[in-house]
Amino acid sequence: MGTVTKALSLLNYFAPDRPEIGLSDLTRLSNMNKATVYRLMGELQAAGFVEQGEGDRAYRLGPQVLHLAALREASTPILSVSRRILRELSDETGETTHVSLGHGSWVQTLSHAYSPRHATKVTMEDAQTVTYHATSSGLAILAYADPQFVDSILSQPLKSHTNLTLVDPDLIRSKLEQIRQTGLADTLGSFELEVHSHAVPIFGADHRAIGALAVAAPAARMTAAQQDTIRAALRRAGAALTHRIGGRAPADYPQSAAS
Amino acid sequence: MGTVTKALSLLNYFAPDRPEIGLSDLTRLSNMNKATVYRLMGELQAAGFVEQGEGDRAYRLGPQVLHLAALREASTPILSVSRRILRELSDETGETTHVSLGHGSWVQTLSHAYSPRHATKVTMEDAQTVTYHATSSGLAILAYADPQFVDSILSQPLKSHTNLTLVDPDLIRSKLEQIRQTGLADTLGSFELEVHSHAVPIFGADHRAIGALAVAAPAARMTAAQQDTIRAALRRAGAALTHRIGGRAPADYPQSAAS
DNA sequence: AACCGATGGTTCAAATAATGAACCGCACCT
DNA sequence: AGGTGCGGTTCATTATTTGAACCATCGGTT
Repeated sequence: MGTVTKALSLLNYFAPDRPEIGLSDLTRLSNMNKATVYRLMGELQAAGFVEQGEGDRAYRLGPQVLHLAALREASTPILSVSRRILRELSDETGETTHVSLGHGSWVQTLSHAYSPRHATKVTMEDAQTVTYHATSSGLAILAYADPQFVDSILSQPLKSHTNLTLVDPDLIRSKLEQIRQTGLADTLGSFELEVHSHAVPIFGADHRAIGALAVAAPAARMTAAQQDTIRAALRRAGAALTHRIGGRAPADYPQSAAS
Repeated sequence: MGTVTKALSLLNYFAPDRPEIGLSDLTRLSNMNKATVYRLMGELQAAGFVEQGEGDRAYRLGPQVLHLAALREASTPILSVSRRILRELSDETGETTHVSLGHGSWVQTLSHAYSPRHATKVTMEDAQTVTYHATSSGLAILAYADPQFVDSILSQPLKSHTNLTLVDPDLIRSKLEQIRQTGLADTLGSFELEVHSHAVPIFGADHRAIGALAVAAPAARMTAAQQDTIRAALRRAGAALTHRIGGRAPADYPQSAAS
């Protein structure tokens, strides 16, 4: 493990529920030597990736990450494009929507939108890190990922988030096959109970799935008619997002519902 | 210079007009050994900070920067808050507006908004890296920065972007003093000719200026009345932004126009 | 006021990782 | 065919990273 990788891995301990981390905490979390963490964080700080609070000297993510994100958005806009698409999709379906990107062995949610239509809704936080196997977004990505990548994900221990989570690799593989039939993934309560989630993959310029667009609704509201609405809207929105970011679906991707 | 710093410095060669860089180009730009660049970029790629294009294998910024930005936004929202404020400020003034953050010896623009009111307007790109001494945003930040930081900026060679750019440190220091009188900076043609730019500093929780909010207008349109409008709107918007991000202006910051 | 257990920060010999000149195969030009 | 530039690789040399132990300081407890 190179020094750079080690330093950058420290950034992964930041999370929505842990936005600030002190030196000692970070040392424990990372199982590194305190002096090492101190020096690495010093370098990350000098580069603007983290900054230190005045009072407790805890580290938090720095302004450089905003700059780099703005820079990436300037050449390959995903966030700005998806914001509008999420908004429309939420309005159309009346439910909570979100986009995620696959990154290593995790799926990271980037942005979300709510609908004001219903008082009860699925609530979300941006920048959540979730699993592939338990989420509709993750499964949608896996269904169109390299077989060897799927192998690497499914060969790790799979966490059972709820008692409905699929954790048997064979069952998951057959689920992926089903998803490829329709081009659309859905999970019922496999990440959070009472949540019925639908997702379509988002493709990059190289025809590979880079992320997913999803609609999450309370299971109680999910009638057959509502599912049809969501599926149709999601297909359209997914195609639009893939297109707007300069991506292209693979040739075998179903254009509409498989019969 | 540590290995981590070296690796992270490679990211600084990405710019709006250079979103993709090949290995050889990056080697030349950075004056490092090709093998070193190759290995460092490999580590950055494994961490998701950069990704490689399929065809020419050129590097571009990766999805991890979006994740980290979303993460920072979740705890300290600046982008999302400033977007609304920029929108309103553009509508109110009829001109182009933008926010920037000071970072090291440079000022980086994060986001901007246009007004549809006039056919001619100042155009901008996000994620531009500009100088402190030639921009109203940079001067607004400097006016409320640590004296020793000001020294470090003004002791470097100062580029003359136009023949109106202030490059004499003493002149700049007296300009900073003027800015502190009113709490508002303005430059006329010092970064780009024919552009009249106004800016107010944005403060963090520690009372230090972390960035600036600015209005840029064609000089031809800048009447005294229009300046009054802009100054008043900018003051209000700056105070709102500082407040919304949990920041606080220093005690001596002028609340309204100095008499 | 002495103690305790934290915290952030520092040291320096030993261990390890980074470095760079040269090289390879390849594609695209003349 | 020969030249040029590209991404990628090798390996002995070199310089950096590492980590156990240490220090100063803070806040709570006895």
